[in-house]
Formats: sequence, structure tokens, C-alpha cells
Amino acid sequence: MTQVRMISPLFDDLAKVEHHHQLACQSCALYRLCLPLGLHRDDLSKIDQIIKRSSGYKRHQILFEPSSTFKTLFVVRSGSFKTTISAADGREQVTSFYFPGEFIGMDAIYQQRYLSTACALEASSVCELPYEHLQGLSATIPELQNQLMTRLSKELSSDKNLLLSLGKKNAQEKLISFVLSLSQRFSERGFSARSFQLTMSRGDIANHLGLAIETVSRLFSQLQEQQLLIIQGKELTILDLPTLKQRCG
Amino acid sequence: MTQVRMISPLFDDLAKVEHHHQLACQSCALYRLCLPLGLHRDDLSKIDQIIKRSSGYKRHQILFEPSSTFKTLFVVRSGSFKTTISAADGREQVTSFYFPGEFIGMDAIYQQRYLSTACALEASSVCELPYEHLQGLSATIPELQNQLMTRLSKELSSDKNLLLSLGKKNAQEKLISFVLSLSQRFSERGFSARSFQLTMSRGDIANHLGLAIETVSRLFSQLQEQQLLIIQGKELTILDLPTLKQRCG
DNA sequence: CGACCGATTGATCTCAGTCAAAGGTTGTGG
DNA sequence: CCACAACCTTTGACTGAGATCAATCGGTCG
Repeated sequence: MTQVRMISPLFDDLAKVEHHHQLACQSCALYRLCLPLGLHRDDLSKIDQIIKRSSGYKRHQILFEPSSTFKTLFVVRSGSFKTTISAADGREQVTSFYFPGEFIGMDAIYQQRYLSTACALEASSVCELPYEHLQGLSATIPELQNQLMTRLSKELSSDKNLLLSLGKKNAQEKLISFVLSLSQRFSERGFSARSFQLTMSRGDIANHLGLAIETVSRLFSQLQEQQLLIIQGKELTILDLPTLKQRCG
Repeated sequence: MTQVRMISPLFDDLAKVEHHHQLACQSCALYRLCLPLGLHRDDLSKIDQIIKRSSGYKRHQILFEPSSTFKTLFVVRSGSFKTTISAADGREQVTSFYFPGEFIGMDAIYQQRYLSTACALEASSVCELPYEHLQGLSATIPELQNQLMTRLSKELSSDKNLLLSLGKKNAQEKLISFVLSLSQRFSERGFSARSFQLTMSRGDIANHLGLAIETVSRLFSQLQEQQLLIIQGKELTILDLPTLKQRCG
């Protein structure tokens, strides 16, 4: 068993450029998915100037937590993250997963402090968008302001869909909805919609969906028996998309 | 039983001005809670010009639904609303309740179409904010843009908290969290934090919290037996705030 | 190699859902 | 103004989906 290296970091190609900290947005592989979309060339260079390309984060490393002071929004550059919020007694809810091109920390704008914890699921990197500068810039770049509102609104939409899952779906429907939403996001990023790596643990998935780990595990096995998908460790392959779509509630 | 009129519309005083459709924001009773907060006087008058004060909505009347075309955001002027989203098979999730000064429809900005249905819980009225105009104005009024982002972010925050409730709390904790969050919102609006009317039905509450109606009903009875609150029809009075806070998870 | 952590599978238990019936409230039309 | 109908809420009895407890397996790393 020497060909073990099956769990490669997500978006490996992108990870490779992470050392070029000053890589301009225009040359970034994420260009089409990221903030700059639709911005004019000279506006883009203004943004380029305020963006800080951060060094990498290791698996399980914290990006921010409620005690951190809010100064920036983050865009995932490579890898993936989860955010969690905590109840008073320490129980945690995984509220979202974030992939390249997605914004983290937007719920901190109100009250100017993070209310969640963001944690890397694998070796990852981000761009930092200092919020004050962003505010300043968007006063003169309407399209930037537009982008920000759209991002916020998009996250709102996906949270509402998750509310529907948590509130009204049974365990199988929850898991299938989750798998299909991952599939779509990978596909939007130019990766296979049919076969991909789950960068999060079964525990993260279970928590996110309001289920027990054991339930998630059993459901995956069950869906595999029914020839709807193949799950081997972290590698997931969708076999029967139509049936899955019809069972996601 | 002639003194039956106990369920007065929420924010009755505000409802009375609803006929003055052209009432300027500056004179509006909601001034301190609403969009204009922090805006300069002359900016405010610009906004005044694009706002349309709508006529009233009756109980159960639809404000918008997914088939409506997205043109405006709404601010509740008087009364209250709920929004719901639907699964493919018709199951519905009540995603939020909205009270005076709160924005409805922000999840529609992304994709420029409503994905939820908004429905009046009682006789209510709204102000309409044409989104295109709002975008135009906020290019020249940074503080307006700021307000919009903050509103979006605030809704995001409260959705994340609801995710925590739905995902990790038991039935009693869900209901108590809900009651306390209502209490706080009423208090922010200058009403009693201790005693208020539930404008939504038991069914709406149950649906919102991912519970059965019967469970909500039983829990209210149980909390009443334990002298933590009094619930008579739609009227709720909090008796023991500290204990409730400590049991909300 | 052995230890540890994560995932799987099985057995049992429990919280909240469902079903059922009765009691209240609201609204309508005569 | 009253009577009836429709709907909402409450309460009780039973059930079941998924949690919890427990044991095993497997991969990874020192």
C-alpha cells in the first residue's frame, strides 16, 4: 500500500500558487469565481492594492473566532473551511463549509465582531479584504458594492435552504441535499460534479445536518447498497443523479 | 364576554398613520429603528423620494412569492409578516418573522428573484424600497450602503442562530430561545420585554422551530405549570427571565 | 509494530411525532 | 345579537426515526 496519497488537498493546482502572495487578481485562477468579476480593469487594480494574500493555514488551524477583532472579510483561495457557532454550554453547530472563491465572515459586519469560528479543513489559503478599505472603495466602485450585496444575499439564500433541510427533511433527504449541493458547487468551480473528495469529516457532516455520526455513516452505506453512489473514505462518486435528485425532498 | 378585543394589531399606534402614505421618514415613528438611521437630512430626503408607502395588507395576504418579479425590498411599517420557503413536494419552512423596522426580501438580491413567500400575520403595512434606486442612491450615500450591508449581515446572524437552535437544541430549548428572541426584539422597539402578543399561530411557531404543533402546545403548558411564564391564547407574559435564560441552551 | 483516531455496524432506548378526541375561539350569516 | 361552522389549541395514548451505547474494523503516524 504505497499509493496511499488519495486524499489530496482540494484544488491542488490553486494551492500551488499560494506562495505568490502578490499575485494580481487578474492572473488568479479564481478570477472568474471571485470578487473581481465584472469589475473594470482599473477598479480591479485598486482592489488589488488593498487585498492581502495570506500565508497558508494548516488543517484544523483557526482563521478567526469570536474573540478575534473584526477587521477583514476572507475569500478562500485554496482548500476549504468550516464555520461553527457555539451555544452557551459549548455545543457547536457547523453552519457552513467554504470553498475557493467564497466569502467568509460576512455575518460579522453587523456588530463588527465575528460570532462564529472559522477553521481550515485541510491545507488552505485565503485572501484578506480589509473591511474598512472595502467600504471606502465601494463608495466609488458601484459594481463592487453590488458584488458585496450579492455575496451576502447568496449566503442568506443558502442558509435559508439549510433551514429547510434542518427543519423539514428526514435524515436521508438531508444527506442527499447536502451531497447534491456539494456536487453543484464543485461543478461551478470547474471540477467534476460526479466525483469529488469530501474534505470534511463524517462528524462535521453529521453536525452540520443535525444528525448523529452513526446515522450519516449508515445512510452512506445504504445509498451505496442501492447503487446511488459510491463512498470510499473521503472519495464520493455519484452514480444515479436523477434518483438522488428525486429523493432530496 | 364583550371585552373580547384582546388581540389588537401589533404596533397599533403605527398602524394609525398608515394612511399618510407620503409621511416623510423624518416624521415616521419608526425613524430610530429604520433605514434612515445615521443618514444626513438631505440624504434622507433623497430616500424619501424613492420610497413608496404601500397600502395595508390584511391577515394572510401575500406580500410576494417566488413567482413575483423582484423589484423592491420591503420594510415593515406596522404589523408583522412571516416568510416561508418550500421544498419540491410542498413542505414549507417558516424561515423568519418580521416586525416594524425590519427588512424583508434581502435574500432575493442574489438572482434577482424572491425565493420565499412573505405573508402578513395580521393587518400590516410596509414601505417599498425599489432596489435599483436604492443601488443608485447608495453609490452617492456611503452611509446608506453601510446600512444595507449591516441589515443583510444582521439577518445572516439571526439565521445562523436559528441553525444552532434547529440543529442542536431540544424542543424546550428551541421554544425558550424563540420566546427570548421575540422578547428582545419587542424591547428594542420600545415595547415590554415581559409581556407581548404572539402574532403568529402555534402552527407557525412549531413549523419555524422544526416541531409539531402539539409539542409547542405541551411545552407552553409545561412552562406555565413551572411558573416560568403565562400563556393565554396569544398573550405571553414572562415570569422568570433568569431561569428561562438558563434553560435556553 | 502498536496506538490512536475516525468510520462502520449492531442493539437498545428515548424524545418528539403522529393519531385521536375534546375544548375554545373566531368569524359569518341569518 | 345569536347560532353555527370552521378552525385553532390543548391533552392523552401510542409509535417510530434517529440518538445513544457498545464493539469492531481500518487507516495513519510516531
